[in-house]
Amino acid sequence: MSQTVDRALSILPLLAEGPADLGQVADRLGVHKSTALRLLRTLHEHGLVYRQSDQRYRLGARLIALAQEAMENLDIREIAHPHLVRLNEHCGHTVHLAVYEEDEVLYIDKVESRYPVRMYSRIGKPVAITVAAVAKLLLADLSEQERRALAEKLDYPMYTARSTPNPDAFLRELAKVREQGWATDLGGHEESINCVAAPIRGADGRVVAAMSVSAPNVVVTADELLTLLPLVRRTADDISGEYSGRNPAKNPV
Amino acid sequence: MSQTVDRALSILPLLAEGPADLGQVADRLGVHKSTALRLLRTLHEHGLVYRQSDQRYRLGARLIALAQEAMENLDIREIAHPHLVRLNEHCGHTVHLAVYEEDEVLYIDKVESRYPVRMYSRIGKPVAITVAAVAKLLLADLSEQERRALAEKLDYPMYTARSTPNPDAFLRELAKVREQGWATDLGGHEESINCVAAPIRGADGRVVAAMSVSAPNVVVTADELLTLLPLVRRTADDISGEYSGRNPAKNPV
DNA sequence: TGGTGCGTTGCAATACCTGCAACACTCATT
DNA sequence: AATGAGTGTTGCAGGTATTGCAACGCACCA
Repeated sequence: MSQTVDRALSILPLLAEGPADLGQVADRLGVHKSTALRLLRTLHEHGLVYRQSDQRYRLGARLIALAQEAMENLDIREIAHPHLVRLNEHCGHTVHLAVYEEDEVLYIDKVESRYPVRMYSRIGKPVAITVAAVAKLLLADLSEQERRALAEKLDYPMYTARSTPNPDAFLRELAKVREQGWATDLGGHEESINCVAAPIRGADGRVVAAMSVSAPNVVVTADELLTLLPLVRRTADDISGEYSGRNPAKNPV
Repeated sequence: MSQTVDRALSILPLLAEGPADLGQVADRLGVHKSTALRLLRTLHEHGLVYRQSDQRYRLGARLIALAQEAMENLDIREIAHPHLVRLNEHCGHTVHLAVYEEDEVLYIDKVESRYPVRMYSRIGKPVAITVAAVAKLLLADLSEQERRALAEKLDYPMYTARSTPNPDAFLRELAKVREQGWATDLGGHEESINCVAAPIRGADGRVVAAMSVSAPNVVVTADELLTLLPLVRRTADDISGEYSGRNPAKNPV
């Protein structure tokens, strides 16, 4: 691990919180201003940070472009997208696609609800890993050691009274999800929002992604949402089949 | 500029082209394998690169999350979004929002067309800077020296017969756009797609962003699209007003 | 069994990074 | 107008952190 690079990269999450000037960056890195300046200059040359008119630094445009390319390289996304759209056209609710990577679960695709009430979420945003239905599916597929290790490491914020409270409860939930092959989040993240989710598997049976349908109570009750479960699972299986090369696409574009 | 950081950051665009193994990265950087390994490890620790199961490296999830936060910090996007949605609801076509930064113009928001025929574009993707209507508006606002310098620096790919062919033509087009306060792209990027665009200005009158409406010939002719110009300009002006704090939001969420 | 192609590790040499101190500049304040 | 505080910036000497090498471990294949 390279100290210089390590410091430089530490600047990025720092700037993600908002613009900062040279002094602030230097302080938070714990280095001299001149050192911070040179690191920032290097980041600037690569377009990862931008210097706005008030001289402060913020994250740059190339970072966004890079992330864009990163997502285009995720072929699961390309394959799944039309299926997600079709599911949304059928049920009208918000549809998400998520993957697991290095202790994080994040949304990589989303089709917005066609109801006026929408839920907040953004592609690229890490999800609430201890409560989200897609997170449960992705983590349930890890080995038991990995699950235990991760469960201990996590925080368990009580978003609502029904949030997963601690590692034990989380591990039990993962075991259940692993068993049944699907997952729900019934008001564990936001009081009035429910989700049902199903796993997408690669050729070797490992879970490579998970998809979910989310809707607020004011639109459908949890019970009504659960009636969609068979459809969600079928859609996930279709994507699995196409991803692992078993089935060709039904509606090639 | 720090050599170590410079090398490390050079890995990112390289991996954006697709996954690569250690040897490939070392070769393209022109350094020893062990050096490349240590740089990759540092990038890995920060989540910017991910090591997939076949040991090859690709861009990591945190990069996507960072870019997400970068976009959320762009307040022009937050302000403009509801206006873009409303414009889309009215006319049904694809609506884009773009900004200029360091010789690049890129889309930072998009509302999809409600017609079945959609155009390809992605948030975060740099736009075809010599032909896109939004690019013309953003560049037209630069000082004359900046415009000349940039015009010389650019490439002028002939996407179609109507693409801007050279610096002189581009500078003339920018002068015209600067004069009239709006811009078009009539088949300059893709033969059958037309756009009309209008500038969004900050309190000091400088152009901070540009928005456009795009539609393929098969849906509306160029002339029909131009009838939307007043509406597009009005929307852009509304956003300008709100951004510069002159008008409060009309429909606060 | 031996060979090839990977990724990985310890080490010595030195290139590169660091922090310092002085400078340039803007902006308030007097 | 002059002073001062707060920025960001530059050159430099010292020494740390980075580099490339060479050797090793390992998987795969012949």
